[in-house]
Amino acid sequence: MRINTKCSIAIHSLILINLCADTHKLNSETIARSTGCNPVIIRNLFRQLQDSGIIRVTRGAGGGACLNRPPEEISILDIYLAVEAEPDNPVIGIHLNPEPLCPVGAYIHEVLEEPYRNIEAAMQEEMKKYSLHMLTERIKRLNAEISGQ
Amino acid sequence: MRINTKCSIAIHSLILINLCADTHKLNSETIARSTGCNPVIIRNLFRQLQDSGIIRVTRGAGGGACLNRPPEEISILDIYLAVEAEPDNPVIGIHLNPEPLCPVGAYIHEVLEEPYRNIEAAMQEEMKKYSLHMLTERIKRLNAEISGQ
DNA sequence: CCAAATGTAATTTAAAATGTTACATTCAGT
DNA sequence: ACTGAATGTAACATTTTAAATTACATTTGG
Repeated sequence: MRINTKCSIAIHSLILINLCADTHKLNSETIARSTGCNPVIIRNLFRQLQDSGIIRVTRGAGGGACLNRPPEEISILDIYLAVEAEPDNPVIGIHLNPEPLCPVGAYIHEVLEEPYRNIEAAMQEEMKKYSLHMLTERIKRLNAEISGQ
Repeated sequence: MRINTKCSIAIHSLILINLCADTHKLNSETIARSTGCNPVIIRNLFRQLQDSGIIRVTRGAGGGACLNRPPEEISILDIYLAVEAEPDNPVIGIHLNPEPLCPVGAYIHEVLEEPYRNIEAAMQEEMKKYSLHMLTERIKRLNAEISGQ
């Protein structure tokens, strides 16, 4: 596994928040139970998602998270960038200590820079195609199928 | 960092092997020095690259690795698959223990499966575009520029 | 004021990547 | 056949990263 599970946990959380958008806010405790991870992890996600303008979080009694813009305008890429992006955190790692006196070692970083950048860009381009709205609708449909039988 | 450095180390090794293709084989000791990592790591890479038909490795005195097919026919994708591919090792991880009684938790894996597959495919499609030949030529050019001045 | 919630620092735990050691095996050259 | 140079690989150690946990300060609705 290469990209850690934070992105998937964030998507899961946002679908939950979106499903409950009309009725109530969701707190970190509830989301932690549904995702199977720790409330503190969720609260850290909250902060990152809020910093990126995806959700609004309110503290205190009755507080929690709700969407800050329409689910049609939140893509997997938005979520990925909110949650994974530290400045310059490439998908493919490069070994740190190549021998600078070797003709390959001296330039390997420079040579890999462009291909790796394009590979990452291709991935991100595909991530744009999926919105929170689409994912939420699929969840609704799957649940309807089961209960309809 | 998400995809570990093995892929970059493998590319580095293969450029070295390609540069020396006419004169001699390269052993794990030499490559380890150039890449700045351990000979055992390189020998494990050798095995994976050999299993994928990218190199041939010979044991014993004077042994080492050489290319098994033309560098034009070895892409970053070939190298990536040789080195990273364990059966079903997706780029993006999914959290393991969502609550199965929750309408989202029950279907989150199913819903993410297609987007994640397509994201991975987009990445691999881009990886196909870069051959070992191209990368080696770039290394040669960068070295020529410096010594030409 | 109280209870319920987030914010966040500090620590611990667990998992994964990487490095190291050791030794068996292979093979070219003599 | 012997020797030395190389890979193959298992076992273990170390380092790094992710994730969970604990603790407590802060905020806020009622």
